[in-house]
Amino acid sequence: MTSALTTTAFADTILHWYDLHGRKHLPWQQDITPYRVWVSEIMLQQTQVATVIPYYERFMERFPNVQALATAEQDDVLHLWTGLGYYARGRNLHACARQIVERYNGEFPQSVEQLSELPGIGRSTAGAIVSISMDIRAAILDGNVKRVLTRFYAVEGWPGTTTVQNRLWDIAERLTPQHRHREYTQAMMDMGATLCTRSKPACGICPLQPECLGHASSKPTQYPNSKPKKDKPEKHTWMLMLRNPQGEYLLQPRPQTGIWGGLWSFPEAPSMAQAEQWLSTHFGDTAEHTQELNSFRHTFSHYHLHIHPVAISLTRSTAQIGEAEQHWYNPRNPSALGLAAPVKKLLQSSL
DNA sequence: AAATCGGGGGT
DNA sequence: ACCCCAGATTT
Repeated sequence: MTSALTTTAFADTILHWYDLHGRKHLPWQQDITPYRVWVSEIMLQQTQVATVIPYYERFMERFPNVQALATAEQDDVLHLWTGLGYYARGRNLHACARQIVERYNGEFPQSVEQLSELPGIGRSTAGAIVSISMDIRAAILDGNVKRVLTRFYAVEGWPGTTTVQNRLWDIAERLTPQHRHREYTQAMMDMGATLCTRSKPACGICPLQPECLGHASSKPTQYPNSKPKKDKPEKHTWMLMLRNPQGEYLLQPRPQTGIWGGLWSFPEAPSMAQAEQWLSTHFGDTAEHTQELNSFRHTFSHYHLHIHPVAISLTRSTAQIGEAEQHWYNPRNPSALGLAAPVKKLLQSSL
C-alpha cells in the first residue's frame, strides 16, 4: 500500500474531479434531508441508480417524511418495494422509521454509532447519512468505493473477507478529508459509478491514473478480486394459481424471514403429487381444470428456482383455508400488496 | 467467518 | 450465461 500521493492530495484530486464531472442532479441530491438521504441509501444497497430512481420518486410522493412512513401499513410499504428485491430492506426501513419517531421524536440521531443501531443501517449507510446530510466527517465503504480503493492500492483478496474489509475501512477512514465531506462522499461514489467501472474503467481520463497501482499492474479489472465461485443448487416449487369464478386468485402471506419475506404469494407445494394432494384436501369438490403451465427458472444469488405454475379454476368461491391468512387478488383491480416478482409476472400474464 | 437475502443490467 | 451492483443481518 504505497503511493506517492498524500491523503490530502488524494482528496483534493477527487474533489477537483467532482467539481468538474460529478453528478449533482440525482433526485436525492435535491432538498437534502436525513430522511431523503436515508431512503435513497437503503434503496441503493445492491441496486443501481437507474433502477432506483422511479421507485424513489414513487416512495417520496407516498411517504414524504419519516412520520408518514412510520404510520403506514407494512403492506403499503412493501407494495412500493415490489420488484426492487431484498425485501428485508423494506421491512427494516419501516421498522426504522417507527423507532426514529418513538425513540428520537422523529429526528434522526446525529452519529454513526447511534444510526448503526437502527434496523437496516450499517456502518457505510450511517457514514453516508451523516456525511451527506449532517456535515459530519465519516467514511463510507460501498461497492463503488471498494472498487476505487482496491484498484488504487492494488488490494489483493476478496473484499468479502474480514481481513480485506478491515483494511479497506482503514484506508477509507484515512483518506476522508477534514472538509467537504458531502462532496467527497458523493465524489467517491461517482468515480466508481461513472469512471472506475467494473469491466471498462476509463483510466485514460481518470485523475488518479498516474498514481494508481491497479493501472500500473496493467490489469485494473482484476480488482476487486472476485468472490470464489460456488455451484448454485437447483430447486423446484409448484405455484398453485387458484382462480375463483370472479377471476380472483388466492394469495397467502409468506413468513417474515427467508425468501420473499413478508410478501404475498400463491400457495406452494414441493411436487406436483403433493400439489394434487393439497388440492383434494382443501378443494376436493370445487377444483376443476387443473392445468400445468410452462415452467420457468428464477435465479437468486445462491440458487436457481424452477417455478412450475399450475392453473386451477374453482367452480365456486371457497371459505377459509385452515388457519392461514389469505387474500383473493383481482389482477384487473390490483390490491396494494407486496408481491414477489415472479408472482406479479404470473398474475399479469393471467390477464 | 460464512451464509442469507432479489432482481435487473451489463457484457 | 454469467457477473455483480450506493450492504446488513443472522447463524
